[in-house]
Amino acid sequence: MQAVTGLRERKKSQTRVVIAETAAELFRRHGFDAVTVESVAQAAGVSKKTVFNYFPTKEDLVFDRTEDRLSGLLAAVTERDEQTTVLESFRTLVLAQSNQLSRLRDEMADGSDGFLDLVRRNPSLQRRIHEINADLTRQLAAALAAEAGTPADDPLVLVVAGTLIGAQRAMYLRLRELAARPTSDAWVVRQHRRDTNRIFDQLRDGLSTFPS
Amino acid sequence: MQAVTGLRERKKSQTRVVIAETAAELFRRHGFDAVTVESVAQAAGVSKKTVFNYFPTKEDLVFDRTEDRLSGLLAAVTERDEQTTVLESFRTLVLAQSNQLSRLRDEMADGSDGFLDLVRRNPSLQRRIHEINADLTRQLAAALAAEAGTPADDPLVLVVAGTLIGAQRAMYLRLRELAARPTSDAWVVRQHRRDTNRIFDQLRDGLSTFPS
DNA sequence: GTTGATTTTATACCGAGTGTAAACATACTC
DNA sequence: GAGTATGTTTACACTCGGTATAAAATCAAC
Repeated sequence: MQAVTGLRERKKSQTRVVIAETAAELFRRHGFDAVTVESVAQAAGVSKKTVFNYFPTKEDLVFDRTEDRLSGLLAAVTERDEQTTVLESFRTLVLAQSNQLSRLRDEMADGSDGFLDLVRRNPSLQRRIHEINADLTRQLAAALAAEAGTPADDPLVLVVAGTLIGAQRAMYLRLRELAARPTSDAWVVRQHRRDTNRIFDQLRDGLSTFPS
Repeated sequence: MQAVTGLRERKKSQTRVVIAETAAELFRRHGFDAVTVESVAQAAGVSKKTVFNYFPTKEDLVFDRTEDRLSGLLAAVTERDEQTTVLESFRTLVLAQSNQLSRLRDEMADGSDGFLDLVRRNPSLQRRIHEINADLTRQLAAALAAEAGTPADDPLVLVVAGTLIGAQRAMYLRLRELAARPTSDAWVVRQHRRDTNRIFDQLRDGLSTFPS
């Protein structure tokens, strides 16, 4: 993502947006499987090949805006202050998920269940999610390894990275589930905080007390 | 998997084996992508439809004998004795991976790198691996939840299950990597044990000392 | 053997994704 | 501003994974 200068660049990013939004709309209305790439192309006024030019697979049409997670993740490792451990930095990051609650509830308001419930029903999208998580894990592991001064393929670092990503993902899904319940925002936030702290306390104190 | 009684059943399991072995041989010789399902069918003397009858996807042709992992996994939770924690039970399980060393080195002896290096190069097989791991995680989480007396979707249990599976996988890949080095078996086993214990000690003592 | 249930096959089909070469649009040069 | 180089889109044909369907082959049972 660099500065969009010339006309050519402008048109390109514009085309990309048009395709992504057209696809999102069609998926939302008819479901992922019922929409062919060909139909997305037609609706976007573009050829099928062009769609695949911008999005290497059909699944990538869905996960267009997902890179944001990475920056926050890496920041939690690199931009924390001296006496904060990586674990506690992640606790803070995960706790902050509840800021998204109102957005989540808005998305779910129109019955379309917004996003993930469409994903959850689809095997290939599920696979893509796992792939993305694996990617994030690798990148986090690289950052952790740099931090710890260990080689990038140190198994310990990989496990820790996987655990942190896993915690983040688990609590995000949890938040979505809580958000779907007919309860007050305050209750959801409280419950989310409680679960998050349970997890991070357990990880802090070690797994020899599991199950407690 | 039930008792093979009549002629019909016998032929069925026989056909399945023929297909799986034919596919394995072709994949080993030409790579996963270069072999079409059609060609597997022809080489096995069967129609394409029949292949898909036994194996729902092409990837499943590769991961035919992978269910064994689950039983060991669940046994580590349910069949441990009183004073052994789940964590230590898993440590034992992972340490036992090194028993497979000679088999791994045999597989790698003929330059074909046996199995996983074929998998590692292929995105769709990678995805399938992640899917299988996610499945195992879910099932382990269910067992852990029963153990801990918590609901099956307890985020803490999910995170712990993910961590344990992650540790197992990381150390398995590590063992494969170590096995590929031109060093003595004893050294590989020692290194594998060292890394395993580093991970499980860290998980036992908690992540607040990470990076140490 | 005849009947009935399974399994396999041939065949036709759909949709994702790729290769290629031509048409088109933008950028650059004089 | 015409002409050329460069990048992008398009049409088209193709491969391959996977499904649907109905007929043919195989096995079980009487």
